[in-house]
Amino acid sequence: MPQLPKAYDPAAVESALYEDWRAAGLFHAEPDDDGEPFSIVIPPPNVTGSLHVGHALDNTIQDVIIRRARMQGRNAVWIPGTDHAGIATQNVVERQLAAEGTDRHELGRDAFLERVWSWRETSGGQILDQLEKLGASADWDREVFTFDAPRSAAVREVFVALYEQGLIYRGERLINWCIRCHTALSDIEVEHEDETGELARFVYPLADEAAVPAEVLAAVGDEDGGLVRAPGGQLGIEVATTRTETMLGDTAVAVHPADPRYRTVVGLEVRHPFQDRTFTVVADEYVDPSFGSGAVKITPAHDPNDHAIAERHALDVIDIMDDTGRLTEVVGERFAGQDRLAARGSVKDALGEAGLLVRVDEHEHSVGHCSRCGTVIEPRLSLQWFVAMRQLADKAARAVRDGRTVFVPQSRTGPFLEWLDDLHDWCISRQIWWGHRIPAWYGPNGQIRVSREDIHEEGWVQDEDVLDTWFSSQLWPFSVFGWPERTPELETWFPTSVLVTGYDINTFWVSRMLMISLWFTDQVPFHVVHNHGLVRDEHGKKMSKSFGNVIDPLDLVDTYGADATRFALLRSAAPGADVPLAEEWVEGTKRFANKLWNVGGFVLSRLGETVDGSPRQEGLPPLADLPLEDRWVLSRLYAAHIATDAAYDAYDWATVCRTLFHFLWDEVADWYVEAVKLRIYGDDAAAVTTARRVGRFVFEHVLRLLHPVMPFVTETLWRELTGAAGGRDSLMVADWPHADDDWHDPHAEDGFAVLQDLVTELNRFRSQNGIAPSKRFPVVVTSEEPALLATEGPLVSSLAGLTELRVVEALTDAPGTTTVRFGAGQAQVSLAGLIDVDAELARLDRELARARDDLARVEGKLANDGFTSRAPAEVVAREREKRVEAADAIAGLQERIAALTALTG
RNA sequence: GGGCACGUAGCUCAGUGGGAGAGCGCUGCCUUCACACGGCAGAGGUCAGAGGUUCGAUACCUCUCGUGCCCACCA
Repeated sequence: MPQLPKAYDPAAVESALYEDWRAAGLFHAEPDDDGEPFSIVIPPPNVTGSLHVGHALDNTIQDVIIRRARMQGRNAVWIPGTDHAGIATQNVVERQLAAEGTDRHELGRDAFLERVWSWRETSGGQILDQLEKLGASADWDREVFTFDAPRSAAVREVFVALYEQGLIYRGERLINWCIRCHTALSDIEVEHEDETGELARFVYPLADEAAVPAEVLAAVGDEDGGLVRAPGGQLGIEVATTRTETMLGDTAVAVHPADPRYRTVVGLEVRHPFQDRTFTVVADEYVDPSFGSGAVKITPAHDPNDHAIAERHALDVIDIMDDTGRLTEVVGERFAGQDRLAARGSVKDALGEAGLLVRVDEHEHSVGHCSRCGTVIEPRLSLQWFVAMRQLADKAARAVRDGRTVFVPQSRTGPFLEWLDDLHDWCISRQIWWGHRIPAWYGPNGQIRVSREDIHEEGWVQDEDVLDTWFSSQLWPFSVFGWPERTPELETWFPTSVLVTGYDINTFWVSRMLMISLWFTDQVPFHVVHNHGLVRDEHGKKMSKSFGNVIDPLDLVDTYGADATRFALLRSAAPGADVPLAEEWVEGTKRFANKLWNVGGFVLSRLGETVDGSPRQEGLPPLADLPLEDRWVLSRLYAAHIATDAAYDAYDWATVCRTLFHFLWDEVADWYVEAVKLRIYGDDAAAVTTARRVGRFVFEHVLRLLHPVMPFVTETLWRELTGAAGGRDSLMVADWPHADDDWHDPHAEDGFAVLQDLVTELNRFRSQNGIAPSKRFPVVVTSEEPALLATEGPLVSSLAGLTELRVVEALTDAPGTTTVRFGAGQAQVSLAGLIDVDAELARLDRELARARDDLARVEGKLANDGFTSRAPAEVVAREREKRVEAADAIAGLQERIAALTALTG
């Protein structure tokens, strides 16, 4: 008799199976393979990355989808690859250089890039190896990189084409500057956080107090007066700021034109306290008169709003800091050279000394941080390259509104469209070295040429900057297939079928892929965007190193196996929700793998064809010939199949897992396996054969349905059961199963439910009376289903551990017996030597109380005229039935209590 | 400031206009011939709170409270 080890040991099978699949070429697809094309491109992980649970979830989902598509006979390909991740990667290598006591400038650009490439060769991309441990069935022969030659060619083409179309331009604008990364950032690379800071209120003194009209002077100090006296006595206008140091670059104070307090002040000159200059009070609609003093200091070089005001009023623009965030000499000797955050304090102190500081308040405001390094971002005026987004965004929005690309869950659509609607131009130039160099050359006389070919002419130099890393990522869905070449891969697999990603990069990446793909190919890049949730800890908290709640998926794979890890992630991945995960939950799913393993062990040893050497028979015997439990399990399989298939189609992984878990454990293992033992251990050869065929069939069907989620354990069992050697006979490429409508059999389900109910009630009776499971006893029943119970008596006896189940028309009121009620009747048990009567009496009392509650509830309902007259007839009828049942139950219980009481005397 | 989710058993979550569910945890019994990574039973919830619609609300509507997230150039 074939035997499996008692416990499933993932480590013993996973890597060998994976290598077997790979060696057989099962991960690889060609454009001219059979089947309808189906494609997924991986969201390319950064080469700096190592696998975290978010990747594990994202790639497990992709693997599930691609494995099922493959089984469904599609020409399915999953393209793997990595992202060069400009700033992130440069930072990693710069840190190494710093540890070596050098930096990139000392090394020089070419040597630095060489260094990054060599780092990438050796330790970049380990994340893809880690994906293999999870079972990822990506087509490794097709691995691509955002910075390899074909992808770089695509980048060059897109940049030049957009420039020629006037959608890429160079201009001086306010951008986000990271003083640590020394580069410009796009708006979405800035993360805003609410922080409590100091709001300093201070006074700009009037340059010429004599120029102030008398009535204004008279109002000073009044609540409605515009001008104030500073603590030091100077007359001036009060302003407020959280970035006090920016006052060193102020070139105006603005008030609202309709603000009566300042009507006469507009046009007056104020004096800069620390610099030898004055500037004007201007009127601008932007100012909110109800906020603070109603006057705003204007720093055109370091605030977007201020910059806009400056343009309207032709104000001077003074850039006060250098690339590293230190104040330059333009601010004056006193503050030059200070870091901008240090200057914040020293400027405040200086204002106090000058008697101009009115007061300092605590103030909640939001501060932008670099998404790469966390440094506080400084808005700066800077000459950069931009993409004009409006036309691209409109085209993308139209595609989404038309449903050419749909979001799953659908609730992500709204926020996405809103975001597209107010999109600003995209700053794409970065002042770093690692990335696609901007294909612009500057001539000796200031000319600019943007070119598909490098320019080597005398006097022409290429722009030093590189492109935002997302500029190349946005091309991914078509660049991976070789665009702009019209390759067979591109023709076959583009647009891709589905993009799987967390919703957190919808703006960074998904939006840009949609826009650029539609612009250049006139096609959406993917038909579906499946947004899964973000993996969090078991209390829904973000995983982070500082909380110490990070789970390493590779540890999980080592400890519990890839299947358990995958299942644990997926079972929590309900549509639209974040994904909580705790290590002990993975232990739970390992138990499920083990359960599956042991059911497999049973099927193999008791139901396998090799048990008696008879030839394997495919398919099922005629349904009409099958006993009740077989028809029941097939009907349940049908339901499980329909629910599972629908959930797969809906990207509802939690439901896929829940359905299969429940069917396999609660129905197949707990009931069907137990039920089938009656035949297996009996001596009816024909019944044994039938049981084997049906049992195997059902189990193999489950293996197929479960394979995309738990590829390793299902494949291992499949090979054991079918004798398949692997390769092309693998479960991985077996047909996706089909559920036959004929299996659906409500009659069998109802019938088996009667048996389940009776068995459960007898078990409860047993448990509550402390009757050992090994103790067998006879039972007499009366039931609405006498024929069913007569036929299935042996099955019930087998399941409930009875010596005999005898069906009678009516129970005789025999002394020394008790009655166990079940849904379809009553079972009578002789008590002699079986139970503790007092315990049974106590149990009956509890049951009686419950039955009385039931009756009261139903009667209350039926006493309600509204209910009886307005509720649907069948609902009322059901309640009437319940009333009868409850009354019967009470009567029955009372009789039994009386009988037992009489017995004890 | 705007928007969107969510609040069901100790924990994490399903669910439905008419009898409160699962997994884990907890309690009792059981080493029964697939499985102790197991089996059989059990305890535990005024389905956040208040109002409304309805014959009937955990479910639909409104509000309140709480939690989470996204967006936002609020000096």
